[in-house]
Amino acid sequence: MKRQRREDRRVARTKRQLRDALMELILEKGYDGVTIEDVTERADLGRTTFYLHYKDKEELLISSLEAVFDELAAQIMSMPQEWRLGENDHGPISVVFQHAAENATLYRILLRGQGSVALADRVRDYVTERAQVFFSSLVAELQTTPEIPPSLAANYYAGSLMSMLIWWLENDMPYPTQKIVHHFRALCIGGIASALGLSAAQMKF
Amino acid sequence: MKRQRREDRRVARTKRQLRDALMELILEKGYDGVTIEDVTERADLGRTTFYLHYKDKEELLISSLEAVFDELAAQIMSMPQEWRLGENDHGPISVVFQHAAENATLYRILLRGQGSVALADRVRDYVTERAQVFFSSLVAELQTTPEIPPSLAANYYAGSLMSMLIWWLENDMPYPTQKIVHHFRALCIGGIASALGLSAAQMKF
Amino acid sequence: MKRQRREDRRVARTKRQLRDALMELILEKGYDGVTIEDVTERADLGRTTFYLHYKDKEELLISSLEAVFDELAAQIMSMPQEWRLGENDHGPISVVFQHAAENATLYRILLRGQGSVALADRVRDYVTERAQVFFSSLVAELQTTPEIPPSLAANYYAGSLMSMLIWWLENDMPYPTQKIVHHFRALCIGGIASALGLSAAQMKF
Amino acid sequence: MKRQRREDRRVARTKRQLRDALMELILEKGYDGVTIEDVTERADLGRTTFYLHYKDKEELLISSLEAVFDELAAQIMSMPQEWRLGENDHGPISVVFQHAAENATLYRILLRGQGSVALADRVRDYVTERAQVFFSSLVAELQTTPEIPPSLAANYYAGSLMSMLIWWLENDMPYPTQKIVHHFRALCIGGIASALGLSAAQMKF
DNA sequence: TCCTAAGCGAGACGGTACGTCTTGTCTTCCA
DNA sequence: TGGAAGACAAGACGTACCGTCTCGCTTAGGA
Repeated sequence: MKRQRREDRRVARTKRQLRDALMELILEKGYDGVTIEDVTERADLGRTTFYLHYKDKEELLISSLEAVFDELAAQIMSMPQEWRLGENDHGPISVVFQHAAENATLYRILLRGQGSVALADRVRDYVTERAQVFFSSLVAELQTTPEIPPSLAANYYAGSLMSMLIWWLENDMPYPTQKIVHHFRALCIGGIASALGLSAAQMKF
Repeated sequence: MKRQRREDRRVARTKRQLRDALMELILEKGYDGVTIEDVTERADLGRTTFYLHYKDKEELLISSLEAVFDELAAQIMSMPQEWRLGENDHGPISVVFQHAAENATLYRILLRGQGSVALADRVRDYVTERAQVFFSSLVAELQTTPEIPPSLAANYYAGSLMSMLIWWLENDMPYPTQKIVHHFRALCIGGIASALGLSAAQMKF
Repeated sequence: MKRQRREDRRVARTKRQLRDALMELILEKGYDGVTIEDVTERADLGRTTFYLHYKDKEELLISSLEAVFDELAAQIMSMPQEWRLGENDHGPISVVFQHAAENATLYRILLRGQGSVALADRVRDYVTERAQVFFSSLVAELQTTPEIPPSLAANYYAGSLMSMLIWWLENDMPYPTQKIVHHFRALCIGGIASALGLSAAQMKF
Repeated sequence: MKRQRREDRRVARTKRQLRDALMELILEKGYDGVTIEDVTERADLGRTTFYLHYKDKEELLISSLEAVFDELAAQIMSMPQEWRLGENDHGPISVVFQHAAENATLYRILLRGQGSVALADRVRDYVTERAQVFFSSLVAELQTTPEIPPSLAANYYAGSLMSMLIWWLENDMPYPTQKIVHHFRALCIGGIASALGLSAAQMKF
């Protein structure tokens, strides 16, 4: 049993090496330019070993990103409830922009198509889904009559957020986090709120 | 000179065959799954001939898309000036959604990452640029004091437009063109106008 | 180490398959007409595998011939010292003609230019070198004063031997081995011996 | 008719350009390394033009060599009858060695396999044939009883001559023409004469 | 002087082989 | 059992020649 645990630890180490190598290499030459052999070589592992743990370069990428974003998700999940609504310096959006600023190169690659065939899409879908849950519950709770389905609003929201991030990162973050978050909210929240049938006072997000 | 023309025609025909074949095949198996040999075989040409005209699959793709979008650009360019401002059934945005509806499968591929490494980005950049020119001239003409640079507004606009298109197409166009255009404007125009310092009456776009 | 041995065996088998396939195919369509894919297909191997072991068709050819001629060299090397001098039924020349008769088709290809760019030359050079060593030691041992350098005599000897072989093979071996060897010696040995300054009694080769 | 002649002249000029270009290029990179496009480019002609006159690189080569060797043949044919027998400074063999010395680079390529697949063989066959006619007539005239067929003697003679030429050229002609011719005769004539049943006094060749 | 046929250039095209690269599978061994 | 090493098949890639073809220009002769 102990041995089992040791082996697990060893496997975990190998996987981490692979993930780290992939990340480094993506930053250096873009996802498509990275070869599986590149990865294993950088990770000081045999090429066969890769196939022992992952089916694809894609699969490794997913698993690698989960590692990065689990951190972000944990931050957001663990913050006090009252920070999560309205505009403030600790809200989820601020955290996201902050996280993006800290991992600028990675985000630049992910949000542009460089990541992988459908990586940016995957991120978009994830954000959309979270926003949709939020919007739906908001509508349900306040019993408004939205002009557009929450799924559309959520999709719009996700698209807006991502273009904003792209612009900010590709122009080398010309505003501080708080400022760009403020602009983002100014640009999209009014439209979304009124489309969802919310009054000005109810735009608490 | 005559000969030049004949050769041109022959080459043009060959290129068209290649472009058509590529498009068909992308729709069938997605860009990455298409082989150069697939293309030439479908086009009834020798594989070598491909390299006579294009360096890459990428290069052929670009050239193919130019053909498709030249048509769209021509439509927009040739429409009466008064249609280009304000909300109406013939405005540029309507034309774009209309064009997307007519080429739904193609757009789905382009806007998602399926197209190619950075194809959606290319489209985004183009739309952004056009919007930026428009916003800049608007600001200059009306002498407003925008809170955000036109480049940011343009980027936001392009991102919004594209997410809207994606949602519409991926949900099988649940609204008629006019309706979705109306929603799009409702969602984003207010925010952009106020960020650019325009009054409600000046939101003629 | 054991593993080394096993892998070696596998590789050796693959190489042998390739060599055999090449030989068969050369006999069928001549060296230049044989494609690498022909070889690998005949050998039931993937084309890539070829390049794992050989750089060229040329390189495979060389390696193949070494296999064939190592056998011949072994025969000559292992024969009793007294057979190696003078005219007799077991001498080196007899062995060579015998070997040629047994591998007639192969020799026909090698000695004519069909083999490869400079294959016959390679054989010639080898024979020349061996002869030169022999002639030089003969001259040194007997302290004769040759009229021509041993290198010339050796070259002449090699050329004579090879034309004799060609004639014999291309005329479908009209004489038995002993007879043609006798003729060969009759034609060239007198001239060489006197050119090297040897007396009739010293012509022991 | 006159026109015919002019066109012929033009064609002849084109052919000569092609032949010259081929020769130059063979000397530079060896026959196999020369491309048809190389030839036509060097000759300042279009690639198509090549195929107007020759089927192959091979065909052009043959035609080119005929041009070179026609000169040699003419020299030998036009010399006085008495020079053609016995050892003297003007005999056919001397002329051959002389010609080889004057075209050393070319000969080196031809005699080694560099020329083309079977070029050296072609030369050998030609020499063999000439020698065989000569030997046969000698035997008939003198009514000797040869131990070996004239065809074998001729083959042997041709092979000897060619190896001698190769050695001489590849060692940068260490002897003057007369000397090497003398050595050549010393090496092979005795053997041949006795094999053909000629007495010492009859060895007039 | 025109005109006309041949020589020729340009270059598109199909086809075949090449050598390289990457992927994924498999087998054998070692720690 | 995890991992290293590496042979192998499969298949796409981009390149290099080849030989064929079509088209149009040029030019020198004969009308």
